[in-house]
Amino acid sequence: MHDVSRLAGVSKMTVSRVLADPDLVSESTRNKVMKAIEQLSYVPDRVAGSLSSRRTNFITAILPTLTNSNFADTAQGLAEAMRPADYQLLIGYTMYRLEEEERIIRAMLARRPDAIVVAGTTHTKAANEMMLRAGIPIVEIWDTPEHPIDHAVGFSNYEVGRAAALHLLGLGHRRIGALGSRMDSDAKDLRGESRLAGFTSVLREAGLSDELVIRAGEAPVSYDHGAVTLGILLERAPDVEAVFAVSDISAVGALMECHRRGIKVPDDLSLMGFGDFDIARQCVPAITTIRIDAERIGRKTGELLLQVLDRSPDTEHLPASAVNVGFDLVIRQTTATSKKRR
Amino acid sequence: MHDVSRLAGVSKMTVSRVLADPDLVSESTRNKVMKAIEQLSYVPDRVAGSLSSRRTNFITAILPTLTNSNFADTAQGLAEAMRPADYQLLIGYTMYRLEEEERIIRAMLARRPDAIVVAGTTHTKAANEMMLRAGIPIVEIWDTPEHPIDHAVGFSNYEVGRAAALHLLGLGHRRIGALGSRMDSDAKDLRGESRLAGFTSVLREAGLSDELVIRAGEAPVSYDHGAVTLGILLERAPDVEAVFAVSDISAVGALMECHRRGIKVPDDLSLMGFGDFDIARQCVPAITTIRIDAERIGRKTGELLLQVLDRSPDTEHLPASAVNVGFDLVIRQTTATSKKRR
DNA sequence: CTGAAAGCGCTTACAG
DNA sequence: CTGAAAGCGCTTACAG
Repeated sequence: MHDVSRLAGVSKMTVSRVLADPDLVSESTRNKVMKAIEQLSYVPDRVAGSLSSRRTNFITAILPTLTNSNFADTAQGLAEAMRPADYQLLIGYTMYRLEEEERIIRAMLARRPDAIVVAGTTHTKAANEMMLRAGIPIVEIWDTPEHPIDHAVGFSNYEVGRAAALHLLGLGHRRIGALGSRMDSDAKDLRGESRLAGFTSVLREAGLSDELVIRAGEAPVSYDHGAVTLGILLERAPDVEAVFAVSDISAVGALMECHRRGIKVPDDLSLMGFGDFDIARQCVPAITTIRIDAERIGRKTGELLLQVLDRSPDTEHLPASAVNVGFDLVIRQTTATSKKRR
Repeated sequence: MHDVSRLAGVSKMTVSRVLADPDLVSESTRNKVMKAIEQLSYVPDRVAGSLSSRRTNFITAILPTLTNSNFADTAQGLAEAMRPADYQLLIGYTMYRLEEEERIIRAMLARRPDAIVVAGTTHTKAANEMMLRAGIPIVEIWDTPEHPIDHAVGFSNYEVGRAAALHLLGLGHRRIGALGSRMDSDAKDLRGESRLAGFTSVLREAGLSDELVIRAGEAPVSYDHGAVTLGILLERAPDVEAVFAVSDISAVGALMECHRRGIKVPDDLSLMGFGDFDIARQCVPAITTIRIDAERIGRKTGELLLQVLDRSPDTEHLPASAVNVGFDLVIRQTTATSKKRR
């Protein structure tokens, strides 16, 4: 910048202004400065800029994993929404571990992000305190927190589980199971567990047992998880009529296992998932699922942050908001009234 | 930090040392400082640290999209490898557009990353120059560059295409097609195109025409892309015997389309993909593919950078290196000698 | 419309 | 083992 100002014959302040707010500078000086910038192929140092302006234009996004297209969609939506305002995402992966989330939050705070976006509503005590004290906007996404730290953008995983159970119940099924992951491991899919909890609550209300709700395998779930847990379920209850998998990924794995075992879906077994992944729609038969718009969660979060972080003079401080983006039941070809009861 | 040093009764320099290199400080002062840090829940400001040390510990990773589990795996592998050394990834998505790549590089350079990792070996002229001049290690990944900017970690997409064609040819097929994406759009899958080029070269060498090599639909490919392009291919050549899709995602989509049309795979049609995505293995029938270890590309890149960026005194400057991680043909259930020639 | 001064919170490079 | 000084490259807040 020093070189640029010398070459253009102006002060460093003027160079800074040309970069930050060109209209404040007269056209002739602006041109001189721009030419010098071009000539030296000068790239301003935002590390220095961040330090002196106390604004990094970094947004920390903490997600369980990026190897899940739903979370990748959310990240992409968030990045897309924030890009026009020149924000850069700082992405961290927790691998579904709360201690890892805490570690990431601590490390990220040292980078002085302007806001933190975190998937989930359950955090360690220390993580909660750090976020509370950080003095920056916090957005919890992908669920509806009972006690939000600050803002929230998501949907109720519990209600998703209830909707799934009500759908299967409405088809007349009584022997109903579910496929989720272990909760006695360090890696926990807490939102998947909420869906199972909602699912189970409906079973109980209908006077059914929850003994066919399987929790096995470590988070994150996989195609293989669906295949294996379906096997466990079938061993426990060969007469099972309908199954809800906490993720479409598991549902697809379970469907492929049905193909391999010669189980006809939906004639012998109704099967549904969650997430509306591309593969669920393309599968043969296409999988009944609960759609959530993961990319929209990211975009909504971005739009919210753009408002909250706007520091134009006429903006008043915005109160913490909670956005519920909802979900939809998408009935396709893998759920039907069971043969047995037709 | 000022507060910490006052509370501990030492200079700021000592606080800095406790954080950076605790062994340089006597145990008693170290304890005093640590207690003060704890008490004030002080989090060091790495923005300031980066400015004064001229090292950000940021690594820029530029990928086509994260909504592709292969690239997500690479990102995760890279993040994993760099984490122990406390590096943070700055991820950018090009959406398969070179102009967007250029824009991202320019924006990222202002963040003063310690290195740049970029998928692909083709860049705009300006992007090339910026990377050349940046004065930091550059790693081009996911292909084998003819004229590398600096380091490279990848495999030959051209050879992948050749291996695919040789496999199908070896099964006795003569009417052979391929499914790729358009090259007349802003979004181009250049590595997919290299695979098609290698594939085509083998067809020509075998005296076969390349008229069944379909390029349709915008990058990135999708399940739907596979279904649609297979439809185009079948219209053009109902007697096609074998098909290579540039991605398993397309291959799965094509397989599902075969299911819908009652085309038996591999009896009526041999089908293979690329990438060894989970879904290719879990599909029924399981899809023949070419495996690349995407996560390993990330990890190898991380390990390379750790060496290159090591600034311990006894380390000499490392020359630019090119790592070829190779690939494997994985023969599963979707390729066989065609019925017609049995 | 332009500029001189101070300072953001650290680390580097020295000195003792 | 510890500290005082200078400086990293910008922006803020002022003055003219």
